[in-house]
Amino acid sequence: MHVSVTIKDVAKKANVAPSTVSRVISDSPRISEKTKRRVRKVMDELGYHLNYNGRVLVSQSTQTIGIVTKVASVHSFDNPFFSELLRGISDACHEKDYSIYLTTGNTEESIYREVVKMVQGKRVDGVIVLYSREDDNVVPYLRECNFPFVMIGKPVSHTSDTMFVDNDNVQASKEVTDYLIGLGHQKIGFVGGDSHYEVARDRLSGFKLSLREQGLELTEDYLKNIQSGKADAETVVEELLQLTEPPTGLVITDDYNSMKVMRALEDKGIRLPDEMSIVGFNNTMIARLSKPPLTTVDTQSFQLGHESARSLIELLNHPDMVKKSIIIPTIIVERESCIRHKVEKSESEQDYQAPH
Amino acid sequence: MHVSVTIKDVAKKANVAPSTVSRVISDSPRISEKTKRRVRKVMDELGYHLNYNGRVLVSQSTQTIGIVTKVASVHSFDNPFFSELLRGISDACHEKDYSIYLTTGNTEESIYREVVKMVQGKRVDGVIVLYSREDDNVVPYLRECNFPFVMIGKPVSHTSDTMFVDNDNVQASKEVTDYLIGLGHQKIGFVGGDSHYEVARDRLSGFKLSLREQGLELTEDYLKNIQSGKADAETVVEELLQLTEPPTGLVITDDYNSMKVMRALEDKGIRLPDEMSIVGFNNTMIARLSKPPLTTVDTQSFQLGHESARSLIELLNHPDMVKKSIIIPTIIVERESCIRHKVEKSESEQDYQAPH
DNA sequence: TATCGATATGATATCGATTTCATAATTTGA
DNA sequence: TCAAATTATGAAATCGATATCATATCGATA
Repeated sequence: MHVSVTIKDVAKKANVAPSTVSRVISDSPRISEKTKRRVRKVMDELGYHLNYNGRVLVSQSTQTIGIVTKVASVHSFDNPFFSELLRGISDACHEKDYSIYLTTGNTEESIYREVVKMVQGKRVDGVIVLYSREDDNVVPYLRECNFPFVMIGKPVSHTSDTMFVDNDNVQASKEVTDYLIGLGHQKIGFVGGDSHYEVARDRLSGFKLSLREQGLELTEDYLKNIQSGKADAETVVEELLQLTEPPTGLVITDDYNSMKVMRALEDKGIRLPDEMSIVGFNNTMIARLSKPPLTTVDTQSFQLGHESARSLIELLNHPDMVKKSIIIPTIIVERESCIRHKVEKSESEQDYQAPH
Repeated sequence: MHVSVTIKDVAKKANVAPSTVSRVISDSPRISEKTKRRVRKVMDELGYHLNYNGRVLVSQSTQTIGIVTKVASVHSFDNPFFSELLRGISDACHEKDYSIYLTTGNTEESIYREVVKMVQGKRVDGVIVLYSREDDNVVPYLRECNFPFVMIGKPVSHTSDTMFVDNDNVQASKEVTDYLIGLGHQKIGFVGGDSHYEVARDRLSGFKLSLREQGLELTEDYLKNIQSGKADAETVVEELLQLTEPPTGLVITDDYNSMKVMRALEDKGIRLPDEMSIVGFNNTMIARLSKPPLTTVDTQSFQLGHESARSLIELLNHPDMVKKSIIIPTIIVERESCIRHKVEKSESEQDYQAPH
């Protein structure tokens, strides 16, 4: 490895003091153009490059932000939603010349330790927490030591004094349920994710809200969760199909899960979308490429990531700014996974609705 | 933000010298147990936590590794292959207590600048380059300044003195082409990615090798590329179908592209797998969830990432170690996107095939 | 010409840790 | 019991940069 040339080496060769070199680096107006030129020339000759660690130590600022996420959750590496978030964050960081530092832990405990290390070890200036979760200890920790952070998702508590970027998930979920109802579906199932996450609850309540407003009854049997370690898509599908009156439409809170459910349904011989309409969430690339292409709620994950990074950086530069929160609008993007429900002739006369 | 407590504060309160505290932190055997206990107690009371930047400055080691990737390539954020790589890297880093630093640039130029910043600015101890590309300037730069790095993919040059982790891509590609031929396909197309990448070339030559060995003729018209900014899946499919004798099987060098092609084919009314057999690469989650589920070459991307990080860390700890390279085996995972090709009666009677 | 005010640069302390060298305290051996 | 060897700790330099304060130089003004 090549030997580093420091500010002192430059200073010596250029016959100036280290402080002068430092000023040249920051292009201070207090140094004459003549000296600047000379010093810069020497820097070139010597191949000088600034060592960040030295600067970090005195400036107490790393110009890097930490990303906290959990493996094995919706917010995790193998979900394209995560990638989009990351891409948005990365993009914003690049704009502002910030760097990204990633947690690598697998368990709650190890993630917590890593966050402490990032924060106390002063490795990052601020943190973006990619989830909002009820029994989480990272956020309370950050709050306690008053460390700058932004979360993606609605905080479980302290909503007014924490910065967050989120969608209006209950509204989004309500709209998409309305959409299914508008298509004539009456028996609609809900397949959520891990209910420890705030986003899961919001989407569930949006779903319920829609049913209520539209005068449909809530069937507990239609409410399912896909949760790693507990219920997978196959189980959920099985349970749903075993019901005497299986749903004809499904609101599934994540594209990835939607895909899994679609495959499980087809394994059971259900034709899509004919026998089951499905809407997903996030509008990831899998929604575009699935078969049938998935109608989904675009949560604009790139924007979510982008805004969170922008806000955090703004907060870092203006520590006293008001802790605003940002709501990114959602859009239903219609593709081919939903069809108008065909009225069945059957027992009672629910059949005799007017055709549309 | 809370005020930091430093080693000096601890020293003062515990009535010892800063050097003693430092020794307690590193659990030096030269400090008596009694003193250690006392100092540790004070550290607890004061809520002391080590500041990494101070340590980094003297130890000249950051315990973090940089990841270099390009947005908008196979190796990019929106491809699940990338996520798997990242997961593998992250996992290995966590094991060894290393941290991850991510590049955020979009253009070749900005990525190059970021790498220089990482390297010269001493922000990372080593880097993993997630691609191997012909006209790349990052790798030559790293080589020139003798900075530790590992690449994923086969180096364009200097193969023997650079560490890399790769699959045997020509072999893998040959095998999977053999597989298609073994299924009775004679007219096989190849859909590659950006041909600037080494991996694309290797897979193409494996493909050609297979044809040659199996005594099939190479049809130039069957060789296509999906390349952002140039040809997309729709174009490729259109071109392929316009041929007087379209292929009956397709080797596509990435699952993601396979999916796109599959959708494009279906848009053209081609039934899958009946009218076109397809194999992909990487065995990402989209292969599992696609319809039909995709037969694909498992490149074991998690392992690829994992091994690259392990190797790099090993290199960092033993700078003089031999620059070994690691080849991760590939496995064809058969799913439902390929079927045995039904032998056609010659042109004239090809309609009179037996129904199946 | 003496003084003041810019302007340009240097000397030095500092950020928070580690490490080398020195020294004090304790134990060992003769 | 005293020198030698060991053990435990402290003082100070250091990593590479920045920032504060001091000083030298120069031109302008009275």
